[in-house]
Amino acid sequence: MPNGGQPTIVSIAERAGVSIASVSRVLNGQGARRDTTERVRRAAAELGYVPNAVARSLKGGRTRQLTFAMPDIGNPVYVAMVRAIQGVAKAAGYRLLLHSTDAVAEDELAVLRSLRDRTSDGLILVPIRITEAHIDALVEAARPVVVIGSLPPGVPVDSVRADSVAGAALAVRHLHAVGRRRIAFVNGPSDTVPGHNRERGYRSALAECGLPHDPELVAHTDFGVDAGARAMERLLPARPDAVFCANDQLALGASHALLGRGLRIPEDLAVAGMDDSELAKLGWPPLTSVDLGSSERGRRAAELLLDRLEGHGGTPPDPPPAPEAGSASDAPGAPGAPGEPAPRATASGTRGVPTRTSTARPRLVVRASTAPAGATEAMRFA
Amino acid sequence: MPNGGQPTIVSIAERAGVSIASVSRVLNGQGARRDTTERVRRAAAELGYVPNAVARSLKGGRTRQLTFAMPDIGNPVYVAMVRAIQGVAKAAGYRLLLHSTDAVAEDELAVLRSLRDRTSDGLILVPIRITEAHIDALVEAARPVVVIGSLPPGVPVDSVRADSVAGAALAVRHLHAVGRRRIAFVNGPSDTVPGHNRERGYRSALAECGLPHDPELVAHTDFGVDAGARAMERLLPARPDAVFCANDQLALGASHALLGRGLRIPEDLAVAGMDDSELAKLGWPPLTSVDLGSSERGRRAAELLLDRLEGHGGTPPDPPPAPEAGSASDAPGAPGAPGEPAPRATASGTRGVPTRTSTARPRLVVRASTAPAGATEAMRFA
DNA sequence: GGAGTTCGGGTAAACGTTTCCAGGCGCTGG
DNA sequence: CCAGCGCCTGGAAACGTTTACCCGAACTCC
Repeated sequence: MPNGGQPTIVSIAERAGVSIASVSRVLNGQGARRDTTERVRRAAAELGYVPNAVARSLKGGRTRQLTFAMPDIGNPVYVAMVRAIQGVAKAAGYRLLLHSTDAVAEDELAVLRSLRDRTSDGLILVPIRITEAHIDALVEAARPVVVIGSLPPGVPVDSVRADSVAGAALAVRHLHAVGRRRIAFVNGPSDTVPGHNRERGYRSALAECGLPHDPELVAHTDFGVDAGARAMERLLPARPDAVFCANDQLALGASHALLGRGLRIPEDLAVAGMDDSELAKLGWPPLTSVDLGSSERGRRAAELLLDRLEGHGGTPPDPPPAPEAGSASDAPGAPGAPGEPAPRATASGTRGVPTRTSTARPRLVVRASTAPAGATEAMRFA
Repeated sequence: MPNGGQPTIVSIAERAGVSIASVSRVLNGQGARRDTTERVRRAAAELGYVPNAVARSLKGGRTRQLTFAMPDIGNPVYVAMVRAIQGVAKAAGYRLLLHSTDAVAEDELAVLRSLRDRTSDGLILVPIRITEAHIDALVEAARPVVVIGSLPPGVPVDSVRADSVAGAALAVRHLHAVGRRRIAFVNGPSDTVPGHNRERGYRSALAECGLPHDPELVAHTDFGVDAGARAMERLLPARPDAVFCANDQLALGASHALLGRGLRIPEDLAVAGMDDSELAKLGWPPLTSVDLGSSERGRRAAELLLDRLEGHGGTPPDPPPAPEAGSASDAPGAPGAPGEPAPRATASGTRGVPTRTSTARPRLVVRASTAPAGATEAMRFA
């Protein structure tokens, strides 16, 4: 025991009277004679042997660790992803390394570069924004990377994205369907891909419903509860009868602002959020929200990554159901011709396997905050 | 480049025309002649060299990784801890490995055992319950461990705990102070240490305020929003005028149940929660809650652990302010004689440094859900 | 000018595994 | 009975570092 007293393969070999090669073979389940196997097993058990994962990694070149890097662990959306990723990783025998980038682009690049230090076998990255530097770093990445978010076309990196254009449209159409006509929109920063796309979805759904686009009904702000409340205050003079918020935190902030002024939800204003995080259920009244599939995206990203790592990466992802016509993809580039289905896997790829892109389909979850006007009228006077 | 094409210390040595020892020395900032230093630096830069962390760990016996294991990443309390721990770890140059035990005791023991695989340098563990097996595993742990939670006295393991007895009492006294007399209590499982202690705090504060203890006003349930709602429903027939819940999720569930029945908060019933998680601010009305210092406990735990790891573990923790008289410690054992201050550091310890125990002091955060009866009456008829 | 000192750098061992290779032994088939 | 073939097994190399040790050269001091 020259080291910290922990038994090594050598201690076992000595105790069992065999060579270290035999110990390794037995412990890894390779063939050996009956009594050899038994002696090694017993010695290992008696000494309480546990293989040194570091040495194993050095030899094998794999650490069985994955890294998940996202902007902010405080956001329930990322918590949902962490949970999903951890589930997949654990089942596959991988550990999960967590990295919070605090939404700093430089930190994201550092994570990408640090893949060279061999600490983890692969990375799931949620970038806040994609710059040229990001693309370069992604292409140069020393290990497989899966991006959660939208990538410009042609970047040879697997990705999983949400169709937030369609998601936003879903919410707006729902508000229209329950009788709202002046639908306000509290968006996050418009210079991010999601911000841009949610606005696109909002406007296209307005048009589709035959509603005019009134700039007075739109506010841009940061993400965050207080930001949502302030934005709502600013929008009130424009007399909206509904508000759609780009995420649940904004929506809760907006709700607080409304309730604080004595307004009723949904009677006076309907409120809808986005992400369908834990918060949506917990708000009062419970929030209608668009589920962009955070868990599913996390799970899918982990699966894609593991697939690359395990090498049998040939199996193409089960193609998600084709999006309904008119719902554009989340990519910044122009979608293909309307009639033609969006390509689900591009040609170029790493290690021979084509790059895969998976899109989670948005789903509307209706709760009390957008109960139909008719129904609430009835309730109110019941 | 016999490996994955990544440069090693050998590639650099060849390119710079020096030995690998010199490369290592230069790169680790040890003395070398001017031109040697320069040649090595340049070669390393040109090749884009990044040291192999695994090899380094094998040699050095340290991975610069910490593990944080908690029951459920979905709980905002643990999210707060993750964030705090990640902050401390990152600043000290450590990576964070996340492990969700799903509140399975066997999984906790597995984590403890897996410390032998040398994957991480230390562990911060939030056990759901402490069994004999836990104590054995803790004592045998191959690496330093810090427990967040209450440990029986005498276990030579650093720990950080919340004074939930005092915290619960704080909430109950507050409800009494704002004029409530029939204070219900929705507790979590009573066979956990926190459940036990919160109940103790509740009862002692009732006694202190001269209120009778009515078993009809107490419900035990699981943690979770729905559980809180159901428990509240069950308690309503006992006609409480306030309810104190053992965490914010339960409190939100209770709020939902009340609001759903058309009751007003705080006019009809005041609601108070515990943990002061994100949820408290986000509820409607915003919840009064007792901050048990989740972030602080996380931070403190990380600091204690790093202190053990970095070896200069001599510095005793700044002794927390003595708890006010009457507030018992969180340990399951009987507290010392009332007059005598609880011991803040026990004698036995690992590696010569005495075991340290740090207790976070609870803090009441008052919000609208418990506005004083008088004030709300005034408001209501204003 | 020689001995002692200092400094810099090279060689090699070590961390704990896995795995390639070759040798030994027993068995089978001719 | 011998050749040949497998199966086991042990020795040794390799993964990429850090570091103990040693050697040579330059310098200092008497």
